[in-house]
Amino acid sequence: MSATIKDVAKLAGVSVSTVSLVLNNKPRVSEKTKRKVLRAAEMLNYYPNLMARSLVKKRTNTLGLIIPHTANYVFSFPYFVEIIRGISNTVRSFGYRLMVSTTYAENQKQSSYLQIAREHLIDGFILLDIKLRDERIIELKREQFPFVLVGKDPWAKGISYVDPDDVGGALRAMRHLINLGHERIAFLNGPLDYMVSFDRMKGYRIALAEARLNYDPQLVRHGDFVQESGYQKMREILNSSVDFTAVFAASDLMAMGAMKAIKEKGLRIPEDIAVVGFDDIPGAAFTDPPLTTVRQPIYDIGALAAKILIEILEKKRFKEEHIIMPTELIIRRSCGFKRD
Amino acid sequence: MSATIKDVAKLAGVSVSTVSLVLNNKPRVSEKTKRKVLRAAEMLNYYPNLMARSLVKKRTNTLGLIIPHTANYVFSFPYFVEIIRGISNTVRSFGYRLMVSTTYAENQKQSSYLQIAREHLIDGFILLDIKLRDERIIELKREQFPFVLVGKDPWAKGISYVDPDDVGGALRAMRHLINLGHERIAFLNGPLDYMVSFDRMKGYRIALAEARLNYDPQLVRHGDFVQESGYQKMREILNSSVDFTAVFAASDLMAMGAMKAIKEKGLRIPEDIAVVGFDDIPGAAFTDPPLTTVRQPIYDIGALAAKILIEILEKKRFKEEHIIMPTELIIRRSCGFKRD
DNA sequence: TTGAAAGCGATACCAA
DNA sequence: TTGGTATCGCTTTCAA
Repeated sequence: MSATIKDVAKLAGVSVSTVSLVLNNKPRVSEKTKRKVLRAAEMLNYYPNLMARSLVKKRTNTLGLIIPHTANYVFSFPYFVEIIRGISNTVRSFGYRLMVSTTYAENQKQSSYLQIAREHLIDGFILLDIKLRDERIIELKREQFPFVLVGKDPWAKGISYVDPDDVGGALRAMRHLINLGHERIAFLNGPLDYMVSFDRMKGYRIALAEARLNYDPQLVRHGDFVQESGYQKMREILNSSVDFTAVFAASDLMAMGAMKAIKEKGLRIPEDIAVVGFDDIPGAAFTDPPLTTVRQPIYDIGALAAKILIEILEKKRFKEEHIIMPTELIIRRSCGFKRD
Repeated sequence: MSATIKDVAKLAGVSVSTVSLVLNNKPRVSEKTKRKVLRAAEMLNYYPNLMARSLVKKRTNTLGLIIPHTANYVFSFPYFVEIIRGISNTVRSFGYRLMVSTTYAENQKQSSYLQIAREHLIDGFILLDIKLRDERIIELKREQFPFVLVGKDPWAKGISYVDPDDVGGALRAMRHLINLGHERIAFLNGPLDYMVSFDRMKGYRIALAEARLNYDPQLVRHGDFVQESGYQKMREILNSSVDFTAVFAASDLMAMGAMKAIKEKGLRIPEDIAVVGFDDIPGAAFTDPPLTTVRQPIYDIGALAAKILIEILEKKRFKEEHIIMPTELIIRRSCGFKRD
């Protein structure tokens, strides 16, 4: 078995308390004994048992990431992986660890994430894929367990979150289309129970209003962010008699689905229909034609969320933080040039 | 603070040992005291502190997932998410938890995954994205820390792994192309330091041999699995003077990149060049034309790897297990029909 | 500056 | 069938 603090103490010829002091970089230890201890630890290949440490400290230095496995769209999101990367790198750079957990526990009465919290395995949660009146937010608040959101909840006071500028992103995409001369722009939005969808709708409508264009409900549909729904909803619009010359999709994946439907109708992109997406996932540059889209700083969003949570846990931050990260329009070829 | 086992004991009017017996479903406890204890636990909203439990049990019931953040391709892989899903669902159904960890620790001397192992935070590892002579395998073996691979390592004896049938998958893809009448088939393979690449190459060559076709090194290139490399390598072949009528890409993402390059040359898919991919990621059905590809049971691979590791840890399994999961050819439209 | 001892919250052995 | 107690490996007073 691996060495314990006692072994180190014995080898160094000091007490365990001293070893603990040294290993935790506390002051008031003489240079000489410090060296002795360090050398002993080194020789024995000693690593503290974090279970034992957490038991007394009542903190595990571990964050939990809750991924809702119901929302299968999250898992199709290439950007989900990018967020994990941002989170996990940050977490580690602060000396923390990351535990992932899904919302449901099949064959178990308890939601597994709550279980993990109650069993003292983690210090705080990062929530992804936030819905309107998200049950996780309600439950964690009730249990008074610390957490931050990637995504926003307008009703949640006292809760910190990091989110892309959805309104601004949608606005930018729409202005681009409008500047290109489009006046009838279909909108493939996300599900109605996501705040994201409201924000992107807001951007859509502001842009229309700015340009004194009418809002036509026949032009908007709600999908679930993945290709298939983009495809279906686009077909619906295509098969109805409404006319339009452009589509704004609330995700790149839906934009891809829409492109497929458009092509199947024998229409050309961008000549007949222009398309804009949202996210700028890696595949966006490889659609045919390459997709013009709104880029969100996904990695940074994850990283920042993790940082904020850690600062809250370490009591370096007391007020809630609501951070809106900037988005950027990436112009490729799916919108073409100005219409006459 | 939350209730401890002592609180429960006090409220139920029994000893802590009895509470422990009840809560762990040990026999030899009278129904009556069992009920008392359960009710007390319920009332106090008691959940055992897993830190304390792990300390005495010397097991954490937590598995670690090592994701190499150097290999940025992993993160672009939509399938990576699917694997996590398989792993995390399985892990939970066995009452385990999942901790994710990356290979490198910037600003830290230690690889963070080793750190986690040494600090007794997890019981075993699942490794993804296995390279030839993968350093993680070497290190974990040296530390005698339990782990399983998603992917194979031909030299690693005593190590269990789960992997798709790469040889067979490649073979199936190639036979399809050959049956369609193709004789000059380009191969966009993965990096040379991956066993996967060797296996897919093996499938490629077996298929050629079967059909008595020549192996032409000018037709093969090694990319890194993501779109950009498929695009670049396809261009290289296109710009060289070699002729070919089909491409087999070792990943769907590379196939997408290749399609872009082919279209840019003004060639049609599948009329001029047929394309087959590997993976069957969600986006494969939405390329233009929809991609014919080899499907791997990604979710199941993750699930099985987790299950095997848990069985090893629980000493229900002693021999190493080498499982090759079947692949399946999904025919869409990127290969067209038989050539004359 | 160092050491002894209590305690974190559980399990498990041994008695009763 | 139940209870007392040592123990897991560490941190943290408190004394020396």
